[in-house]
Amino acid sequence: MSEIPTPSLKSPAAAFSPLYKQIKDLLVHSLHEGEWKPGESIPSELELAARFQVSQGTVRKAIDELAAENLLIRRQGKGTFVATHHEAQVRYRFLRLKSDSEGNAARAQSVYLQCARQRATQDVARVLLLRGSDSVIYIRRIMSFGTVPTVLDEIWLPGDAFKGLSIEKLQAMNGPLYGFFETEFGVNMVRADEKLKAVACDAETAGLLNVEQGTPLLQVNRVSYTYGDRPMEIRRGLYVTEHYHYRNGLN
Amino acid sequence: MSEIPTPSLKSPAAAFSPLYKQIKDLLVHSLHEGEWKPGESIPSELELAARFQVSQGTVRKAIDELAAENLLIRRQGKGTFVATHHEAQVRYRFLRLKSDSEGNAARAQSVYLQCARQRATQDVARVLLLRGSDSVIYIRRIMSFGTVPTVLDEIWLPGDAFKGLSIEKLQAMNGPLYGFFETEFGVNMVRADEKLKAVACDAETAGLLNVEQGTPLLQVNRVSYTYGDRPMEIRRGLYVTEHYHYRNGLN
DNA sequence: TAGTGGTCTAGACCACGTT
DNA sequence: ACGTGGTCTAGACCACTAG
Repeated sequence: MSEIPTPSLKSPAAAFSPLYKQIKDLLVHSLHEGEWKPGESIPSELELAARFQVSQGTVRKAIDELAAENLLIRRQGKGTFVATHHEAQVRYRFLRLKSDSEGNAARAQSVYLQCARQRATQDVARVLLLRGSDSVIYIRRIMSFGTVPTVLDEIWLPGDAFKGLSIEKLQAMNGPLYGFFETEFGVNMVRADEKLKAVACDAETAGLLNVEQGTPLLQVNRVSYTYGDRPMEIRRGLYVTEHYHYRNGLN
Repeated sequence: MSEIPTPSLKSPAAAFSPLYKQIKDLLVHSLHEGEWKPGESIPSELELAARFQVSQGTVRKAIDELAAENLLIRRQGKGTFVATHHEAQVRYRFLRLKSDSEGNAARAQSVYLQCARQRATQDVARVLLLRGSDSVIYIRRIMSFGTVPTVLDEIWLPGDAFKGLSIEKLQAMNGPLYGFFETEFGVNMVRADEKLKAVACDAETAGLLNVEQGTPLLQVNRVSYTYGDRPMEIRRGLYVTEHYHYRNGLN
């Protein structure tokens, strides 16, 4: 078998890449191209095995890893599906804020304050891999649980990938922002890195979140990535953690 | 094959447990019993396959999952080893605090303030699965990076499992606390859950961490577990996040 | 050279969901 | 009944480490 040869570059200490990794890369490429959209099913393991001229087991191992990374979701008896931010189970996948008491019964509700097109600052451009001349979209919003304002988010998006995004569309939308990005712009966030700090609430934020100036807030700086580790969003959140906490599992 | 029969209970909707899961449970049991100690190698896949009367592939799948959960570490050509908190790569595995600037060059140094035996409070007893009459060990310490005090930890341990722990031993020890727990008490922490909040520094803590009272601190409430999800530690940390942050990867 | 984990295959059968 | 993913097997060969 193995139509796909091990790496063509025969450099000394040639990088060895197992077949299933190559299959994995091909699958990620197809995902990024949009061959299968979020929520849809991908071809069956046997079909993919035939397409790539490998055994079912090899395809299986590739899919296993992609499922472990939450790019795909396996459903026994039904098929394998492209992960989406729309489904109930995984909505707000990246939001780790939980109520101290109950299991987060109160539904999140967002109010959008601002949506503007700007030149990328140096910091933003560097992280999003843009040039200084490129434009970014800047968004500001408040998330409330029940009626209590809890999170102030500032968001930066690369202008090219999110053409036509306006505050009207944001206000009309409901449900998770990442789901909206999927269906409206074909951008599926797959992974994110966060850096957390405790900071004091400044005067403007105090007004927006309805807390005293100086109140300790949890500052969450996030960079989100699509397929292939392409950075597509910067987000800075300020969380009021009086009745909520950020949960995290370590292993 | 399959000496180990599928579940003996034939209740309606009988719980189906695949062979490799059963093997996995047997391996975890052996780990908990201390058949193989942290840092040691476990038997080869073929040996285990012979022992359990299954194929190598089934053992492999069990080990794969345990490696993914960081209970075991695979090393090609050498063997499979019991994970330990001692090795350089994984030391301070559960400490997510990083320097804002460099890659955490400064070495962590701990000063132990207190180590006392107490009756378990109701909250502590509930989480550690103790009775109210059981004793717990309470520890307080300060961690510094370079010379800057950065973390104030309060720790509660079940008294039974940590008999003989004293402040002298803590002060004599260096390196990570979890490594010390391994070698001195045979308790290997494997997983932890954390809840984070931003809080204001109180007067006493201000003195200890050398910051102004009211400074925002990152409060990290952790519960750590050994093999088999047995809770073995409660830890409340207060982090000064002026020059450090808590990093987290989401997927 | 021998032993370990890592990859790949081919085929059988099971569990689940749909038709 | 059929098609999907899930489990299990047996065997071949590869890559890495060590003596």
